[in-house]
Amino acid sequence: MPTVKTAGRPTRSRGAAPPHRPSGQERQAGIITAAAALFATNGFKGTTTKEIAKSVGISEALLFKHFPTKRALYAAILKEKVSIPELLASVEEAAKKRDDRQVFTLIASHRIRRSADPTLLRLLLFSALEGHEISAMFFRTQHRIFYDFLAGYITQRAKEGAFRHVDPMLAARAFTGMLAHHRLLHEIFGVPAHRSPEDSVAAYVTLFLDGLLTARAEGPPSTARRQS
Amino acid sequence: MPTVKTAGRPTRSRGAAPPHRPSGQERQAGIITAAAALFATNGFKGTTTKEIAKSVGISEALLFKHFPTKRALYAAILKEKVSIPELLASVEEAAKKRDDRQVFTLIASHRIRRSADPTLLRLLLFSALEGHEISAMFFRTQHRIFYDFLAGYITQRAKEGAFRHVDPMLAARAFTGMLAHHRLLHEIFGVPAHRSPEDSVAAYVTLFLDGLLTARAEGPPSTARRQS
DNA sequence: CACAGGTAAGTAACTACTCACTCACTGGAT
DNA sequence: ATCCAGTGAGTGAGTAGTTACTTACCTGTG
Repeated sequence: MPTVKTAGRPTRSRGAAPPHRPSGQERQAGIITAAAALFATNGFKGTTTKEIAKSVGISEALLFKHFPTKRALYAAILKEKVSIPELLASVEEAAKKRDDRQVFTLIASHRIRRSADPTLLRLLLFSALEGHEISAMFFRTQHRIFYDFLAGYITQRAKEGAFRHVDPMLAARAFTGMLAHHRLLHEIFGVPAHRSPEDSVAAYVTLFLDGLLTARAEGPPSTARRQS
Repeated sequence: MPTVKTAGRPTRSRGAAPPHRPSGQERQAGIITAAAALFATNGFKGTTTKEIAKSVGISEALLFKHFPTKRALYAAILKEKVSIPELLASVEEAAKKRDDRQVFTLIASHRIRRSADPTLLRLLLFSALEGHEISAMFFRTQHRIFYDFLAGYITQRAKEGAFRHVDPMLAARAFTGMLAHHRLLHEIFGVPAHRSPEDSVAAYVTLFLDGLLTARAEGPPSTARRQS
């Protein structure tokens, strides 16, 4: 019953530049990039495969040649995005030197500024809210390392008498909580920043660290920026 | 062309208890309650009007008699849920007495324990992520009052010499940030709590307040619980 | 020619929302 | 007491559009 179909790409008009047909891997990377942006702004259910295909500049059919389902694509994105970065190495170095300010500054700086990819937070929140298993796993494994390290450091420094005694895990979460809330306010709720990221980092570190130190340096009183 | 339709409620069999047909207002309240729970767990796009109707126990048609669109229902929910409670009054009383610990404890307690409705956080996050105007407005108006009050108090106490000098707005956000993060971890990411809510409140208050006080009470060193 | 890369045109299921209709109950006029 | 128009609460059966995913096909290049 169906009449003759004329599908496939249209015959390219002569003289046009060769369009560099990308390899499968390049395509996949392109799809992931484009899809991540869409998922981050609209969520999983709020993003259609049609939109993704259009945003990449391909047909939906090709999309499904690369990823068997929409969910598989989503999982691939989360897997790629989620990685505890080179942060821990440099922090551990500062920790060995007992450079408290540096330890906290590195962490704060990483959380506030370097979180390079602004879509990650949204992506993560969406996936957590929408109940994808991956995000829970992410928080339990990847993030736990982070908290545990900080909690361990605080415990150690308290033993050494440099920090006063507090619940270390709670303090670790409190510190990262401050920073997470900072990003949440700005990136999700659109509250305007009233100071530069560097200033914010320094202020958070001073606020928290000076509250923790037993011997408190009564330096310049107001808004803090000891050294860069 | 359509044949005879037999619609309407089925004739009740004799002897059954009178089913108390609710008034319009009661119905609306029922719809809002049921829909709020669904929106909170699945998000706006993840919730269908069919589900809502089924959950209330009515037909979709009746749903649309009460709320012209799905979005209107959602807006009604947010409008109803969002209200800055009696918190500020009691906090202001404590503030007048300069009872620092009480001020921070009231706030922390409200944020961690009393946030009565566990769906509100999810609802709010969803609406923020999905970009509904209401949530941005909520944070800019309702929450601003909150931050401003706390920032004002910190400023005042710093002037009086009781608190050390910090950026007050940043400190206010840092404190609420710790608490927000706490709820986020438990309610959204499912991280298990390692102490009771009361203990958490006391610990957060001690952690933060003792970091802020100029004259620091070197009381019992470890996990804090000064008084109930 | 083989084949990876690509597509137009489906399809079945679902979505928000509508339509045309039926009840059960009210408060007079008879 | 009984009729009866009016009304608010309620519904089954749509509809037009969208969604994730499939099928059957095409084509330039090593």
